[in-house]
Amino acid sequence: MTDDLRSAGAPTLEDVARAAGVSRATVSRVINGVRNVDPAIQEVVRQAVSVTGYAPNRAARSLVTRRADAVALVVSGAGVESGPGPEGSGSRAAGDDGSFTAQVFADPFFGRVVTGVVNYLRPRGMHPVLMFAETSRARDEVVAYLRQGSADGALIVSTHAEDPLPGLLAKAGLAAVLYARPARPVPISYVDLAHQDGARLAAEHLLARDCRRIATISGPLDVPAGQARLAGFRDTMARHGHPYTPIAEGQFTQESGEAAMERLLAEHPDLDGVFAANDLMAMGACHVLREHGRRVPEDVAVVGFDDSSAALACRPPLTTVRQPVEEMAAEMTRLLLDRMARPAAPATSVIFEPELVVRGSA
Amino acid sequence: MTDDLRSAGAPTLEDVARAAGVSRATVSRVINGVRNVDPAIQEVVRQAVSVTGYAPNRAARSLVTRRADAVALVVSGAGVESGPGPEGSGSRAAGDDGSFTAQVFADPFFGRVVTGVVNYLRPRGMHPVLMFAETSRARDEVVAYLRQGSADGALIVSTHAEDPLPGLLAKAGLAAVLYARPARPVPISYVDLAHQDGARLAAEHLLARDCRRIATISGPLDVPAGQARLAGFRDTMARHGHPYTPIAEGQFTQESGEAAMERLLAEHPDLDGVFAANDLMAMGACHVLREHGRRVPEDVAVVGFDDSSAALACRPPLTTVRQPVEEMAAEMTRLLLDRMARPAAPATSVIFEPELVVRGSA
DNA sequence: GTTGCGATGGAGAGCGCTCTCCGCAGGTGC
DNA sequence: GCACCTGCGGAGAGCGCTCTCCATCGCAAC
Repeated sequence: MTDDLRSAGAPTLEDVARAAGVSRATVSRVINGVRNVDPAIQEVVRQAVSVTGYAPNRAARSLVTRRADAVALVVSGAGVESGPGPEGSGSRAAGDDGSFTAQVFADPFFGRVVTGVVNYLRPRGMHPVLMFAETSRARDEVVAYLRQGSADGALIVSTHAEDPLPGLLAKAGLAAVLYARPARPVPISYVDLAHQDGARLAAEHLLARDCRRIATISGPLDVPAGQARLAGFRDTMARHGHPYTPIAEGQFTQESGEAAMERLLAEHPDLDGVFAANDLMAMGACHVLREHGRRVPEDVAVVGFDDSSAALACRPPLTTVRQPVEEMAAEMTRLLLDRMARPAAPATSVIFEPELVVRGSA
Repeated sequence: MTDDLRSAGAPTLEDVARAAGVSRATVSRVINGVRNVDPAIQEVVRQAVSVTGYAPNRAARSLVTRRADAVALVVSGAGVESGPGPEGSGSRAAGDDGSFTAQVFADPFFGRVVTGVVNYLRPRGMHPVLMFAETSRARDEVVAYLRQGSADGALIVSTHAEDPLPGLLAKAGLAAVLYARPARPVPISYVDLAHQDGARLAAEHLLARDCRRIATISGPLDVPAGQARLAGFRDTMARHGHPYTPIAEGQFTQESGEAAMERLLAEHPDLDGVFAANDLMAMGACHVLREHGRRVPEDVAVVGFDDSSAALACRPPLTTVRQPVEEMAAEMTRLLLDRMARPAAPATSVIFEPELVVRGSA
């Protein structure tokens, strides 16, 4: 059995075939489990594989199958090619100082996306390639990466509206799926949350607690999620006889939530309920409220959004609207693999329903 | 110029060569910038590239260059092949429920590692492939992935001591670099922090504030970082005439920090200073202290470790010992690329010095 | 005028794999 | 008993690229 294994480099199919006394094709068939191969020969081949310590060369396989068996997970940032015009071609000069990536990962949201993606991919023997696309050049790199065949498709998580990347991908005919509906319609599948319903749950909960002077800290209003959460909140309030509710715009960061809470408190010192469009801002709001001598939830009830790790880290733990990020990310991945299998299929969308999670803050 | 571009599929070198009226080899030379090619011809080739929209096929290139131009970023988990014996071969049956990945990303630490890695890799046209290795099978997959040539090397971040992955990698002769010194010596380069020095800074700061009854919430004591931070703290306290300091062991999570603080407070209600071995636990400690009517820092001063995002999210913001995770991750990546370039070079280690960051909590 | 040499472009051999053909058995139908 | 299928293994043609040769050319040196 101790045959003449090729001394140099890793063993190839050829080496295994020689060791097993069969042809390359047969070894390949056994490894890929295609067609019927005599069980006895299968066993011999498997022996030879383990004796030689064979590992199939991925590049060679990719070359002929034309699949990389990899997907890109792209965190896509600001698309501010400012100014009007259908297709601003000016490339923003952005520093390579990593401030974008640093900011991005401070948000527990992305960790959850990664978790969902990885959990779906792993059982299928695939792994995500992490990429960032916050500049025009970086976007081109993502497109090039896919066109080179380094990955078979892309999962896009945009941090800003008007992100040009989905459009670029669609135009290039590359497989992609988005997390969250794009600001402008693009023929690409996406998953999203029923943000309005979530905001409704939050508003109804505060009203049910007999809060009467309710304000909201919205997300950035140029982002669909920010808009929808605000709209859902306002509609519900209006439907319950509160046509006017104070609003302070935040940026989905704890800091912006603190600032927004300060503003609200200055103008409406008597408020007794706050809906923050995400947990980070809700946490900031709690801090500010406490600093101003307000007890949460006794004096002011606070509801967040997302049910991120921040909700549990906060004291009191946040009552919040759960966004099932992990499941959504997994579904997004499923949609992508689907599309890779049938490139001609039309784009679809899957909308998830949020749930209210009641904890200490409201 | 509008030549007969191949209709089917992506353009190949051949197509570009035909469009430019030169040979494949020349196009390849222009693209890879090797040897002298007449500037005029270079220009013609470049034109042809952009006309045809050519993107070099990565698999084909990898096949001949024998490089993937990719690295794996592996989050490696528990290696509890329990029981004695030099090489436990029993594979843990672990659920594929994603609880590991979910847990991992709850810690802001990993986001910072990713940031550092990506920032180093990006300017070099590379991207990390995210992998998890918390089970025996998953570890084998990582090894297989590298042996297949899907990635040229691995960056390993272990969450537990006694992680078998570094050993496996070393045995297979694969390029790898670790974040943090392994529990057992392994011939692999790593970056690490001078944990003892960091703990010393924390202790000295508390002592300088005239804290007299100082306790510590340690990290898990089976992890080198947990041990070293505790040792550094104790040594410093002893050197300043405090041979005995109360200790409660935590697990680097906020929850464990809360529990540890409860225990300390029950046994030592009069303590006036706490050193927690990371920020998450320090944050938990702050919560518990406040719930017990202690003001931070007036009644009890709290010092954390890491200077993670939790330090700023906390109220008051945490005085902490800064671990430059992003720089360390970047350095780890640099070491890996180094090693990939010169596989025969001996393993090295780079130790970073921590810094005290004074904020509100102490 | 011949030789030598550096500079430059082309030809062609693979890299390791998959997959379509084909051939050769051995069984089946009439 | 002959044609016919079916099952199974082998041969060999690439996939698209890089890179080592080799051919060619211009020019300086003898």
